[in-house]
Amino acid sequence: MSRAVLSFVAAALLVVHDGHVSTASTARERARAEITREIVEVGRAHLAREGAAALSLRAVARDLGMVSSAVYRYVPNRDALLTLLIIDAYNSVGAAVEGADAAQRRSDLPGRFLAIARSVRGWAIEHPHEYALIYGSPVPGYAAPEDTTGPATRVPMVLIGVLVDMVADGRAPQPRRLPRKVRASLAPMMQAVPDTVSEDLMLRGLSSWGTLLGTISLELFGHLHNVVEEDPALRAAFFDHQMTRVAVDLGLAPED
Amino acid sequence: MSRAVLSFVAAALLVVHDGHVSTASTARERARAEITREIVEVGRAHLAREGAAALSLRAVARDLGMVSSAVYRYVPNRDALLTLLIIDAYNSVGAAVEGADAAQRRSDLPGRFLAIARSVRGWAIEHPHEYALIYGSPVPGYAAPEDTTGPATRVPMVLIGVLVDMVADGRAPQPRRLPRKVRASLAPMMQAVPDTVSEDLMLRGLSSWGTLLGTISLELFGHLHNVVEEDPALRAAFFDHQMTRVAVDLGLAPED
DNA sequence: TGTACATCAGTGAACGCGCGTTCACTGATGTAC
DNA sequence: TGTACATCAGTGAACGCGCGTTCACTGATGTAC
Repeated sequence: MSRAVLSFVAAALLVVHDGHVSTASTARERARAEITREIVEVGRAHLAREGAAALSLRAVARDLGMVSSAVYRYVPNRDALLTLLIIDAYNSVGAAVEGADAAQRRSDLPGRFLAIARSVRGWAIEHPHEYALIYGSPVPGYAAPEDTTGPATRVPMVLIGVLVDMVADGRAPQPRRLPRKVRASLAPMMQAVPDTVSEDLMLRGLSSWGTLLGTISLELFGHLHNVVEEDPALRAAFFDHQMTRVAVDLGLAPED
Repeated sequence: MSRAVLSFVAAALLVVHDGHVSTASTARERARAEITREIVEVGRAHLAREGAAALSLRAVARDLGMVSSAVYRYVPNRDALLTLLIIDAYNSVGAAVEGADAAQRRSDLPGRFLAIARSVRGWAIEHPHEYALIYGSPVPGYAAPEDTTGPATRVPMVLIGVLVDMVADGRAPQPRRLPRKVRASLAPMMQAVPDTVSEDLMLRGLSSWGTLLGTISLELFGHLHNVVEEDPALRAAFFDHQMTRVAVDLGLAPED
């Protein structure tokens, strides 16, 4: 992706997130911000209805009553819009998860983990195409720019917060000895994490993250068909049970 | 999908799997079978190179030196070709996993689990688009017909085989008591499984299946970027370690 | 406050692309007698 | 073994579609003096 496009994304983010630009703005600038926001919103609706593959600038323009070339005043090309929507999706699930975690008592570690897991699943069920966009197959021919990495880490950061608090409370399990290569493999992650968190605990955390996404993906992508009853209440019971087990395996809750 | 298309799929499967039709065949029938197989092969190559979204009957026809309308003599439409390729992918990973499992000593349960896990991951890395096709986001506007369910169960069946042998060897963990709703949710699965396997063990198995696919998806879909070192040997060490832990949690191997 | 110029949003036409699918056809292969 | 007819594979043209992107343009909004 070109530098021009990247700097567009950076600028557009201000608009999309804050809903307004901070500097005193002329009528023209306010109109521009407003329409940029409308484009992202219509794009999100299309994404939600038909998935990323069907997203087209022409269709977005039609919905806004503009001629197709007019959107190019706001968005340099299709990929840039996709980038905005990816960031938007990460922020959407990130905000949901942060909220769910914050609503729990800080010391209730298994409760926090379960709330986080449920909130990822709930968001995924409500926004299946957005879930697929960020946690499913990559869109072919599209390479996510670095702008997406910040928002992408919001959910994992909440999970790491639980691990950090577990250590702080002295409730972390005794770290296991690890093979040299395994330790080496974690180098990038360990840089981004408080060093109270051990490599072993990080591995456990990554495993639970994988189980969380794997279980949701199995459900959303149809692999629980003929496996787990379709009834929503039973699906929820199944998921809760699995995640409760994960919390136990993580050491957040005692074996019952 | 119409009945005509479904019966086509059933017929084509004979051709694709066996490489020949069993009944004595005329030259014309042999030519037909041969070209059908070529179409699937070219389709697979396109899928491997550019993913499902880019798969087009016209491009396949071009590669075979045919005019685009000619492929309609062999394949009723694009979705039918996609169905064949999905079945093909399930059979490909299924065969790989069955082979990996069969190469282990029957009684080495953790060794078998690790071999299975590695073989899914190895296949996924070799065939990323095919992995995405079957375990990633569903193709929008495409509904998998029932023909795919048989091949889709090959890998899970191998995993279940390990659980069955664990029970037969008397090495299964004491089943936990489960909430009524959780037990009810498993009804479809329990019908398809020998009743020596308890519901609790089934839940553990599903969890490890989720962790396996989740961990592979995290890696393949780019979510280990800046988390786990990119070096293939380190990635492999990371994966092996995580799967070894899963085997322990499953009760296949003693806590070390 | 008024004028002259610069900036920008939005228009409409166009380019070039590739797709799925249909259809009337030609010519080769297979079958029945 | 030979002929008459039926079946089928493959052709080539066409329909209708939607897409991303560019470009010269008009007219409205903003700015400098």
